[in-house]
Parts: sequence; C-alpha cells; structure tokens
Amino acid sequence: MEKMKRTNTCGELRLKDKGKTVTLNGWVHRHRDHGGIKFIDLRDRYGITQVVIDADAEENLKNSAHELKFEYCIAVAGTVRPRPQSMINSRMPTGDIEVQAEKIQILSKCDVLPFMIDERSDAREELRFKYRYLDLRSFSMQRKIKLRHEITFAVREYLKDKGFLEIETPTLIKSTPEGARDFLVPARLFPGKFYALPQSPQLFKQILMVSGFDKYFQIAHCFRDEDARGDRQPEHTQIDIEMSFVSKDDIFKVIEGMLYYVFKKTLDIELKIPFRRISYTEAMNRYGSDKPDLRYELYLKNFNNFVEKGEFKAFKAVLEQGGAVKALVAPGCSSFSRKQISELEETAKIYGAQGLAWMKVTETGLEGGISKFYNSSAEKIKETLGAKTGDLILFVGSDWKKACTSLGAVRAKLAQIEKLIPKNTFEFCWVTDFPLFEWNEDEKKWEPAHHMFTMPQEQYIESLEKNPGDVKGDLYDLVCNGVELASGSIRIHDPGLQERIFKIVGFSEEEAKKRFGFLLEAFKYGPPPHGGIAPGLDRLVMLMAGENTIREVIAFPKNTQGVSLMDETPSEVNEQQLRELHLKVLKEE
RNA sequence: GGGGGCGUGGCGAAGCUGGUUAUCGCGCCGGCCUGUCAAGCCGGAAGCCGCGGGUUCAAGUCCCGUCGCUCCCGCCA
Repeated sequence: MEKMKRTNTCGELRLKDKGKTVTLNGWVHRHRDHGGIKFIDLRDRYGITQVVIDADAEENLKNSAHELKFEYCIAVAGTVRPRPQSMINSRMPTGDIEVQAEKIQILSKCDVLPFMIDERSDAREELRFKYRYLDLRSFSMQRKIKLRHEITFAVREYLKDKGFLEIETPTLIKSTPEGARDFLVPARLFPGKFYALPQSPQLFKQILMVSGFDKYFQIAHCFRDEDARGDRQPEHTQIDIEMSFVSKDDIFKVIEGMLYYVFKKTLDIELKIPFRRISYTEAMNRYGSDKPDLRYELYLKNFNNFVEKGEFKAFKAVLEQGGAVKALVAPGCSSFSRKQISELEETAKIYGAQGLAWMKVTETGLEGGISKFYNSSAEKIKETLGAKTGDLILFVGSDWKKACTSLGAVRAKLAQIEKLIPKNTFEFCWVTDFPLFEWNEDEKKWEPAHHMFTMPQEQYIESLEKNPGDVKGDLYDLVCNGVELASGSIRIHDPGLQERIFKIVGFSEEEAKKRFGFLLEAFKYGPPPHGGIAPGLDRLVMLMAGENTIREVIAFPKNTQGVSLMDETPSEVNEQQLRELHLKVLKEE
C-alpha cells in the first residue's frame, strides 16, 4: 500500500485553511475514545493537531482509529474544519480547527512506552538516556535542541560577518602533556603508538595564526578524560576562536558582540555590553569564587583588621600563618537556628574550611557564637561590615584561597536558601588578571594556571623567575551567573620567552621539543602576536535554555560515569581487533 | 581517589520506632460512553522491594558487602 505523504505539518493549520483536504503524518500523542466520537492528538515537531473521527464515520475508519495507541506513527487524510465555538482550545496554536479524518494509515506501531512523551514526564535521567530517542520526542527537548541549532547558527552568522573563517582541525592528534588526561586511540600501523583526541584545537589554531588566517573559528569537539559534572562531560563542544594582531580588548569586543547578537537573535534579549570586568583577586575577595555569580548582592568582607584586637585565638593563629579571615553578612538571618547555621558550616567544610564562626547582630550589639571575643569593637564591626540589627555574620579563617572559596560557597548556599537569585537574568563579567602559575604542593613545582603558551602581563616579564607566584597572565575568563562560559588568553609568540616559561614549570628543552616541537618550529617563521578564547557551546546553551546541566542540551549525552546508556558505550572489543592494534588488556587485581 | 543521596509492578512515588494479603497515581488489558483536549466511569493483569550475605520467631524496613544512578570535593592547562 502506498504511504500517504503529508501535505502539511501538525503545527501549521489554522482557521484560514478550513475546507482544505490535507494529509498529516505524525505520532499519536493522545487519543480520547468517547465510544461514538474519537479524538487523536497528532504530533510532529511543529506542533499538535486534533484529528476527529466522527460518530457517523464508516466502520472501517472507526476500527483503525480504535487500534491506535500511544506513539503509533500514522498518516491521516481528512478535511480541515473549524471547531464548534465552545470547543475552541485557546491553549493550542491549532486550537481553532480540527481535521475530520477520512482515512487513517498506520505507518508503524509502538510498544508500551517506558515513559510518557510528555512535558510532565518525570522519568529519571538514567531511563531517559537509555531511550533518548523517545526523550527527544518531547517538545521540551525539541525546543532545547532547536535552540542549540539557532545559537550555533547565529554564532556562525556573526563570526562570518566579522570576517572569521571556519577551519577544521584534526581529531586524531598528538598526545600533549599537562592539562587533562587524554583519550588515546591506538595507531594500528604503528605498534605502540597512539593518537590522542584533542582536549581543544589549541596548538592547531595557533599554527593557523602563523599561517596568516588572522581570524579563525571552529565549532570544535573537545575530549577530556576526567570525571563529569553537571556542567561538564567527557566530550563537549566549544566555539573555538583565535585572532592575530589583537589585545584582549579586541577579543572581548568580538565575544561581547557575538553574544549580544546571539541573545538578541535567539531569545530577543538585549544584553548590556560591554560586560563588567573584575580581577581574579577581587572576584575571590568579594564573591569567594573565580566565577562569581553577580545576580545577587552578598559580598565577602575582610575581617583581618579586627582579629588583632579581638580575643579569638583560632583567628589569630590563622593570620600568624599568613592566612585570611573573611566575613559574610547574611541580612535578616539572625533568626537562623543552630541547625541552620551548622548546615551552612557543612557547606564551608566541603571546601576545606575548618569551621564556620558566626555572631548575631542585635539592638545592643553582637550576640552568640564568637561575639564575646569582639565586644569591644562591636560598633566598628557593624559599621565596617555594613551589618544591621537582625543580621547574621559568618566567618571563615583559613589560607586566603580556602577562606574565600569556602565562604563563597556559603554565599551561594545562602542565596539559594534566601531565594535571592532572580530568574531569567544573565549577569556576565570578565574575570581578568589571573596568576600565570600555581604552586603544586605535591610535586613541589610551579605549574601553568591556564596553559604554558599564555603571555605574562608586560610588567612581569622582566622578573618572571624571581616570584613566579606573583606573575599575572594575560588571561581571562568569561563568567555568566556563576558559570565559567569561556576561557582564553593572549599567547606567547616569542620563542625566547616561551623557553623561560618552560624552564619555570620544569619543562626541559628536550621534552618541549618532543611534545610541541612543531609549534616551536613554526614560531621560528614570523609568528604574529595572537590570542584567543573558547566559549563552551554546551554551557552557553544550558544557560540560555535555563537548565542546570549540559546533558539537557546535548542530543546524545554521556552520564556522569562517561557511559552512553543508549548504545552502551564504552564497550569491549574482540581479540582480533586488539591484536591488530597490538594491544593486550591487563587484568585488574 | 573521597563524601552525601537514591534504587519498591512498564514509569513516578508512599510504605513510621521490623509485625497480616506491599499501597497510590500514570501506563497496560477488557468493557461502557457523541465534543474531548492530562477526557470520564467500571472491571482486570502485572512485584526475586537492585543484588549477595547477616541479625531476628519475623526484614521492603536493621547491619555488612556489592552493583547501578545521581549530587558534591578532588580532578578538569
């Protein structure tokens, strides 16, 4: 039997189409059988149209309608007719009309569903992933996948318009040291040798700069063999960008313009640009995070000055060891119970704080917790911290970074508890002036905070080696609502400077040559000054879709174990394959 | 690598300090019903309570182990 091909989609018929003979193809979203009259909600990705089988329809038609179950894929031919006045459904775009069925063809049947294709379906993620094809049928998933397409398309439009070229770089590349763990691919033709999947197209995009493609971009897949999180999984997509002859301001401008365009085009939201700029140090000091959430106004304050005058020994000890004591005023939270405070303390402890000290602000002064140690400076404390009667003040003393991040975590928790976070706002900022190096206590050596091709800021170049810890890099993050959206830097293009950096991070010339000799070689031939950035596409779409995990905006995501539940990846391979690849699987203990 | 949470018919949940026959909603099967749109009504089927061990007269419930999922710390240049 010939398949009945659609003349229209399920989302387009309106009153003006009345009287038309149409054929629709789609899935049985719902069916309501009233004995006489029957209704079918027919769904495709464009919408839902109600199909009616009248009570006086021929027996044949009624029988085939009776057969229909959820998610049967069917074709319906019939006539568009207006619904009776009182039956109009204003919640449906097609709610003014219905299609009076004349013929129904079942294109394929559907087993009993593991979960309903429904906006309200609350099937757990595990199940949704196993049956992702069904999950993706829901309008909410289709909306997100479509939004992703539109965002990606707008990015391409904008960048092309600005003169960028989209250039593909290889997926099978050389394994490079540092950074995340590589995914390796055994090379069949070279026993014992491996390709690696790119953690990013970093080296290739820099080489493209050497080649003179001064504005490059790529929607690039990146692979990192690390544990997944809500905003990260083993493979992700980034909008990889690199430019020559630019300073970071030029790069900021491109990204600001791009995001303005993308938000306007896809969500009709006008972002305020340029974005705020916050130094790493300020972000840590004020927000307790290098990816500050600016949607709410709770600020960490410095409490060091009061520690001297107070009697609290634990804090004094912290300062003697070179640490810091940070304070956070929780407005109107003096009614918090011990239990509530200790829950906040748990949050602080997760981030390495020893504890969470507190005091309450009352009419007469400070009360409870550690207040007795600071009675003499109560007024001054209130004034300096901006605390008012009815507030709760929270403290963490630790090394500076831990004090900031753990109290920053408390800040975030508090904002959540007190419902301080406004919905549907996007607060962007650039975080700048990151340290170039970080001290690795385990291995007793300096490590690049970003990557080792990052340019130190001008004023530090001369005395790099003296105090590596003080050196700030020409590197920057783009943050939105507490999510790190992009990371980038101006790169080193001077081989001499590059060598000095290698030396500081304990990278021998020999090792450097072996690993990225090709880049260093390329840099001998007139490399332009250049820099770049790479916004994470998944995270951008996640934020724009109002989701908290990138898995909601990836068509076929992996779970937190890095497993694709639908196709059961990763999987074992057979002996033959292993032999060809010169591999042997070791038995775990 | 470490910590928290969860695992009960196909799905989502309830099941208290252990105590009759494991409950509810959705779905499924059958029937009734001419205007519904999360249709309604009547009836029915469907459970190794993740898995293994232990405590007990008695375990979905307590203990130990294990597997899976999830959130977080670490990790993620």
